[in-house]
Formats: sequence, C-alpha cells, structure tokens
Amino acid sequence: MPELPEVETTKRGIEPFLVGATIAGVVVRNKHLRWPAQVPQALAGQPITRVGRRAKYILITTPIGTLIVHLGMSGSLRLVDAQAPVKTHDHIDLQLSSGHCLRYNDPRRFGSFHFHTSDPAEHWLLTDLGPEPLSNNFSGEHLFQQSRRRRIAVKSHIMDSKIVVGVGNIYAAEALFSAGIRPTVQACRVTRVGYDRLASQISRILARAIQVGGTTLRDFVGSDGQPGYFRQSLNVYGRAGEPCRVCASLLKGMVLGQRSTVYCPKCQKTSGWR
DNA sequence: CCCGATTCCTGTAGGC
DNA sequence: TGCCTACAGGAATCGG
Repeated sequence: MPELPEVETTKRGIEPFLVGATIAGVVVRNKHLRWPAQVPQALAGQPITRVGRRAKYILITTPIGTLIVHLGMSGSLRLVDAQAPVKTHDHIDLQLSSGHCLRYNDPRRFGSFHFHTSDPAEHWLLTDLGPEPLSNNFSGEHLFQQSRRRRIAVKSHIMDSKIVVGVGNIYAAEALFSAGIRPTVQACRVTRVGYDRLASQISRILARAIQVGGTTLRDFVGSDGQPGYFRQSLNVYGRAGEPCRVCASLLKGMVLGQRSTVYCPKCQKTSGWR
C-alpha cells in the first residue's frame, strides 16, 4: 500500500521519462475512482515540465495545469510500452510522444486524479496538509506543540496528515516501536523528549524505506514493476503474536482508530523517556 | 473544536 | 475444492 516511500519511489521512477516528454494522448477507461477522474483531453500536445510530490500526491505539471494523482491503497503508475496489452484495472493512460505510456492501475479504486490550472499547493486537497517528514519544517517540537490539546492516541496523531504527511499505518507502527513509545498513549501525554525521538525515527525510517524502494506487502510495485524491499526491515507491522526482534516478548496486536496496530509490550512501555 | 465511526472498493486469506 | 465472510486501509466526511 503506497505510503510516502512508495509514492516517492514511483515519482523518482517516472520523473526521468516524463520531464521533457510531450503528452501525445489521454485514455480514460474508467473514471470511477474515489472521485471522478479529472484528466482533460486538452493535455494532449502539452509538454510535461515538472514532476513533483506533496504528501502522497504525485504532481505532473504542464503549461496548462497540474495533474494531482493519489495512488490510494492499491494504485500504481507504471511506464509501459505504448503497445503493451491492457490488463484488468488499467484505468488511465498518459501516452507519451516518446512511445512510452504512463499507465495507472488500481484494483480498489481508492486513488484519484485531479487537475488544477494554477499552483497545486492551493488545491483544496493540499491546503491543510502538515509538513513533509523529510523537510526541515518537521521536528519533535512540531509534533509536541501540535499535541498539547489532543487526547487521541499518539499513533492517530502522527497519522493525521494535518500534523505531518506521509506517515501511514505501517511506518507509524515502526516509528513508535523504534522510539519505544506505546501507540495507545494519548498524544498530549507524550513528552517533548519522546516526540524528539519519534520525529527522528519517522524521518530515519521513511528515508531508509525510500532507499530500498518502499515496502511491498501485496500490491505495490514501482514504476518499473519491481517490488520494494523494506518489508524485511519491518519490526512490528504484520508480526502480531511473533517474538520481538529486540527482547523476544510476544508482540501484541490490537485495533486502534480502526487500524490494526502491533507493538511490543516490553520495548514500548513509555510515553517519553526510556 | 475535537474525535470516533463510517464510507468508498476488491483481492486475498481463513474457516468450514 | 469451493463458497462465504472478514479484513486490509487513506482520508474525506459525518455525527455526537
């Protein structure tokens, strides 16, 4: 499931093929995504000037506007040959003048395509987002200050895209484990020191996951169709009932905020210090 | 304002 | 072997 590392992996994979290329044609086989897909035919003939990312959105910019693409839970953007046979759930193609084709496949259709004619940062999907976890705007102090009145679980706090973007269920669980913080602790009870440690673990883990092409659990493939290899580095996610890799205690699984959560009852005792 | 629950969707795993 | 159900989850939105 694409979280920030998977989206960044996709962005890096497609960028060299898109920037400088011209869109030769647009094919929308199924526009019934999370929202009706906005992919104007007017994109045909437009050069792609920039490929970017904000949170889990991939931004594909042309002189007439920017496509804002979200991969949802099961979406992928792959570069295929223009003649590649269409498979099931191949919903949208951007045909390129180079003979390549940027193909969007999404079995569960939780993804989305929006088109915005001015600065994408001003699109309603992006205006209320928190800082990028790999930027200088992100810190333990930020997490701490934003948490003072929040009684929700700290895991829900760091998964809130208004607080910080790109931290999904997998990486939230992993960062809390590495920081030694129990996911269920109220956000307002985590200490400043705890948030410092949590912020640095979030950044470190996301950066490492990007280095190995993200995490492939089931669906995710990068733009070249290759899986990511961070799965073997997971310490808690998907390991409920198995022994902790640090202390051998049995990892505990539970549901928190409608999300499956796994933690080590021994390594994750505190809400701050260790 | 705050926060938990609900909603979208389909492939897969588990139970019988 | 095959059917049926539960579950996975990003994030907007709803309801209390």
